[in-house]
Amino acid sequence: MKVTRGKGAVKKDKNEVVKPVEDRAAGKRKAVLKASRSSNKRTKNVKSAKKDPNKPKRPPSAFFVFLEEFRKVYKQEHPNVKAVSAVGKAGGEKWKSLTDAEKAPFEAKAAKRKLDYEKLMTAYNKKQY
DNA sequence: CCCCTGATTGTTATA
DNA sequence: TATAACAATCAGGGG
Repeated sequence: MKVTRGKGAVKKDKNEVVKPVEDRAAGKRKAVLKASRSSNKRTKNVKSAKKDPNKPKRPPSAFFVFLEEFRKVYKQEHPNVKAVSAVGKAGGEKWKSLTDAEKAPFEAKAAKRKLDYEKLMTAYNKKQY
């Protein structure tokens, strides 16, 4: 049933009932039961290590930075593809095909993101005190 | 209506 | 050091 949120931000009349995926998709993901995933192959049930309340989101890896662009291109060539896994596989394959020089710009961006993350970490650290 | 899962790799963090 | 969890995306299925 494709909920209204479908593409990203189908702003509802009132307020963004369906907040941008960023809030819920990524935000809750970590916040919400990690135990769920324990059922799966990855993620074992780790009761220890309580999650932090304001833990800043981790910066995207070089691969993710590459994926961001790759997804756009992929969708253009494969508008019919509605599987995220398809892009993931294709992206992963392509990623390995890239050379260090080609990955360099992506890594550079990832590195920059990391710097920003460290800044957030400082604020987080201060808050946690 | 809201949340989870799938698939990729990388990076970060914790034990 | 090693393991675990999560980062984005999109659509669909489950509750």
